[in-house]
Amino acid sequence: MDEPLRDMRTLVIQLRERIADLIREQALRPGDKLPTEAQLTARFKISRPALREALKLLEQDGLIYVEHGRGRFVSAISAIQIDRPITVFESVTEMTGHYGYNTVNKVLSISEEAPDAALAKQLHLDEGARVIRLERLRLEHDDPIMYCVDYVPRSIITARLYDIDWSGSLLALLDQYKQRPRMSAASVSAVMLPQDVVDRNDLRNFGPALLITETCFNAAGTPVVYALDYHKGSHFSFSLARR
Amino acid sequence: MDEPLRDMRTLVIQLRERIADLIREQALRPGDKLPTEAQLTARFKISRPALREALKLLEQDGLIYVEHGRGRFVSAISAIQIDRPITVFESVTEMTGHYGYNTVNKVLSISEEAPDAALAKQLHLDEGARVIRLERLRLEHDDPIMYCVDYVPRSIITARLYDIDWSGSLLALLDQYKQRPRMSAASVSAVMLPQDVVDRNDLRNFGPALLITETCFNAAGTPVVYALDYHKGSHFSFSLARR
DNA sequence: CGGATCATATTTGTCAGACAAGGAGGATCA
DNA sequence: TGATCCTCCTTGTCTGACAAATATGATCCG
Repeated sequence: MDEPLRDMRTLVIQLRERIADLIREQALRPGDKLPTEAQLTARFKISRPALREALKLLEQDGLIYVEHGRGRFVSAISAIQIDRPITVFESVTEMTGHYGYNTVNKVLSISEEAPDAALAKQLHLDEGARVIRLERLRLEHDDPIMYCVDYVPRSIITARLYDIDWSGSLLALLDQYKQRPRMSAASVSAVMLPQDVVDRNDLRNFGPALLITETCFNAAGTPVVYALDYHKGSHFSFSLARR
Repeated sequence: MDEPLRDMRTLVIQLRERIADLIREQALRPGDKLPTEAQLTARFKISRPALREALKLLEQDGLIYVEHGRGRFVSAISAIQIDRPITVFESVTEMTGHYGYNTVNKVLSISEEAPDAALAKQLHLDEGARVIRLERLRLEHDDPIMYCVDYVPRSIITARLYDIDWSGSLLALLDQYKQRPRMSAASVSAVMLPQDVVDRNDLRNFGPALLITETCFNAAGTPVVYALDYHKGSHFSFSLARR
């Protein structure tokens, strides 16, 4: 029924995909039993070790679970697919766009300064290194829905500060310098906006904010941005799967 | 140097942990080479298939990557390992304990009621099904740091409401009925406590709250709890990796 | 006939050994 | 000196086997 699979990716990766497809196609529901290892090896014409590696991956994904001596079963998480979880790294611009917002960036301030100790540690900066501090407001129909502060090591940006349009995507800018962030370590909390920010920008009605503090890393694992993003509580909620 | 590993969990799961430990202990940095499969099988006294399954898991985690013919290497993400990410499902009791809090539960109300349409949908309830509504406050040294509302399908709990000590762990209770939650679909936002809750419980100084709304599922994929957890903003912040 | 017990089959967990395929580095040869 | 080839190392895949947990049905006994 199914031809054996052969292309350039490793067998195991192909297998994982094929088995996930199988679950979808056959509309297997949580609790349903998967074919046994023997049946799957016969079906895909592959060896048991390769199959087991693929199944382990699906198990780690939470798509299936296993009971020794009984078999493998479709697990619950297959039913709770989150459309755009917060755990997927994306730029703020992409994120707001996904929420249906079409925001305009307003640069509040741009400056070069010496990092404090905590920041220098986050960005792995040497003694005497400097950072660019970018403070922005994101407006939806002139209504502020995000307040953002970004810190970028000065050494990354070779251009002069005032030759750059800072109202665009920071990710796109870093991409030009081959420093596109790929992943981040983030922490989430609920706060009120700092009082001075409220005063300076007339944000008395901003209300509670979801603060995401994250250190972003490029593909090589070097930190390239430290960001504080205050999301207006009434406008944002992030989804994720826990298991 | 290392004794072989034996306990009740499957070998592969133990192995994954041991190898992750190895990376930490030896302070391997992104790009560093891992021991070869041959060295690891010798070290841990396990077979190659078992080892490979474990390595595949770490690869999927993004902790390591592999190059055919060259070896396995530590990847960038290993640098941003989050100790206890929010994406790991655990009970509120476990979570607060991890934060160093030793909270006392105070039951505000317990009742049986008819779910509204949204709730019935979240819990996959049939027409006419009823739910238990549990409203609690978590106190740290008499200071409220969480306000929680849980909804559980009435059909799960066979005992009479007032025969149960609701101040304990809800997870432990559900476990007794073989309905232990294993995973959840959650959403995170920043809010103020509802006004009536503030008034009734004297919570004027609670400040902004991190609200986690989640539907919890048992191993079979059936929803068993719908929970609203308001975390006092000044006391909680959750970490996660994004990639 | 009913229920408990036991033997057997099924299914996953683990192991051993082998060969294929890709990559790296040194030896060889022009 | 430089290019080529060979060999070794490492990961990818396969085969076959046995152990351990579970399910099933037969058997035995009251």
